[in-house]
Amino acid sequence: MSTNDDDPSRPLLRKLSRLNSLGSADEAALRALPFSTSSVKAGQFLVREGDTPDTCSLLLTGYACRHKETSAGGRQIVSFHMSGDTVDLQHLFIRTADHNVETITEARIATVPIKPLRDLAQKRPNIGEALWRDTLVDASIFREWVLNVGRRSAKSRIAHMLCEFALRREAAGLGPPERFDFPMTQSQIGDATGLTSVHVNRMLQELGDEGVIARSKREVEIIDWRRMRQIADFDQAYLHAAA
Amino acid sequence: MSTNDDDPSRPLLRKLSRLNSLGSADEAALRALPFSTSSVKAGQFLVREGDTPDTCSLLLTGYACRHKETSAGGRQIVSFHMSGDTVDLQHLFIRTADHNVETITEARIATVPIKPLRDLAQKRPNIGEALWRDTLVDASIFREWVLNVGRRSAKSRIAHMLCEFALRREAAGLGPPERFDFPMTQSQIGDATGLTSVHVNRMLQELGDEGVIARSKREVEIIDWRRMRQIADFDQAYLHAAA
DNA sequence: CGTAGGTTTGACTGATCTCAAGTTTGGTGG
DNA sequence: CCACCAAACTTGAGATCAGTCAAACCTACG
Repeated sequence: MSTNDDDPSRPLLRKLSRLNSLGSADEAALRALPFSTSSVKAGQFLVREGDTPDTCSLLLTGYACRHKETSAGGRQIVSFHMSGDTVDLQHLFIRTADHNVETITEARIATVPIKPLRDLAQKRPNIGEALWRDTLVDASIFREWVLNVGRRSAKSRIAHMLCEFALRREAAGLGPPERFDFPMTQSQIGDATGLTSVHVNRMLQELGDEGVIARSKREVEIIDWRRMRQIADFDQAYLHAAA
Repeated sequence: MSTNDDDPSRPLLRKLSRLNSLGSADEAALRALPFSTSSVKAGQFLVREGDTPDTCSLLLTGYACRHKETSAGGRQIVSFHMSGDTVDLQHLFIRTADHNVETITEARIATVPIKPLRDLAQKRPNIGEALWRDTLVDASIFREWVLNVGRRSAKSRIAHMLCEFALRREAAGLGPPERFDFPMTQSQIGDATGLTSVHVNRMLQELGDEGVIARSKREVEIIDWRRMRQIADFDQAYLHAAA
């Protein structure tokens, strides 16, 4: 299935190497995992709440998010994902999905059955540690999001989200943080920040009017990083150098 | 240090057994960990943001919370903890603390150096799996909190928090969920739900007026679980039977 | 070109915050 | 046992940030 230029192990190695130092035997073992790659369109669910997946997915290209809903239909995005991210690693040890995973853009993903991945994590402690640490960094990001949504103003929340996205993109090797393609709709930004799309629109305009960012179509430029960080109340420590 | 009736391994075994099935060798290994127990007053910090702890703490009795702050001083509690909870297990693999851990009541805690705990997690896969799963359930709770704070009404948020607290208390063996000692101040409830203490007060009164809960001093009774769940939009699936 | 999804704008509403003043509670020392 | 104090809780009035509803405008794409 996998062609040369979409070797699933490349982005995975890139990511895990940032989380723990791996030996060449570790790398070989990762490359030997039985990945199968596939393309998915934007808006496809990779996992649905209540599923009991027996594979884990790795995002090769494109963007995805995880989200859950209130019974009243309120939708909350709890994280964004990009190249190299293991989008549902928790299913290694948790049977039932407690949230959805959905692509935001079209994407290529690699899936691995849980069993060999689990075995690998056990047999090769360096890999196990990297994977565990990956889930811990995830958790740290969730904590920051609780703070973001709970205690920051609308403008600050949106700015914070943009800062995180920019830095994680850079760390994933997708380009500089000053200017980038921004795949989300304003309604998705709202779902991530606990706001309505209408208010997101107004806040983005204010950030533009203040000369902090510039937008064109689906592109964002961060013009003034200093003020951006300040408005966002952004301190990247919570990313634990995973970005 | 440890006397018989505050053997640190008891609540830990209780907790980990719910997360994975452990053999007697696993249990023995856990009991052999070099715990040291101590008492701490209410309001003490066990970990501060920026610390690089070399021990992990286990809560034996009492209550604690984890919280972080915006630079404007807004405080957000990101989780509550009780007997049996490993309050900072992420430091097994993450060097720098990204949030504070603080006692809410006086408490007894057991601490273990990271090194032997890490070794144990590796040498005894059942234990490693239980610990990893513990951090994954933590992460699931954070996700639910993002949803709670991001998309539910004030009353619903508070009700949700009470439901979670009641069930986790029960699972920890601290008594029935219908009526319990509630250790938090209204200001702490506000910090956990992203509200002000004034508004928390008004919402608690409404819940009381509607006959859903009753309060006396530091005690809460949940009179009508059905309506409570409904108001809270509460579905315990996200606790993954760890409660 | 027609259509659907996304963005923008305006007018109005309302949930929650702010500020400020009481009141109650629980603990402490005399 | 009482007097006092600080912390927690309660109440009210007014302000505000963000939501709602509704319409118009863009833009990508079949």
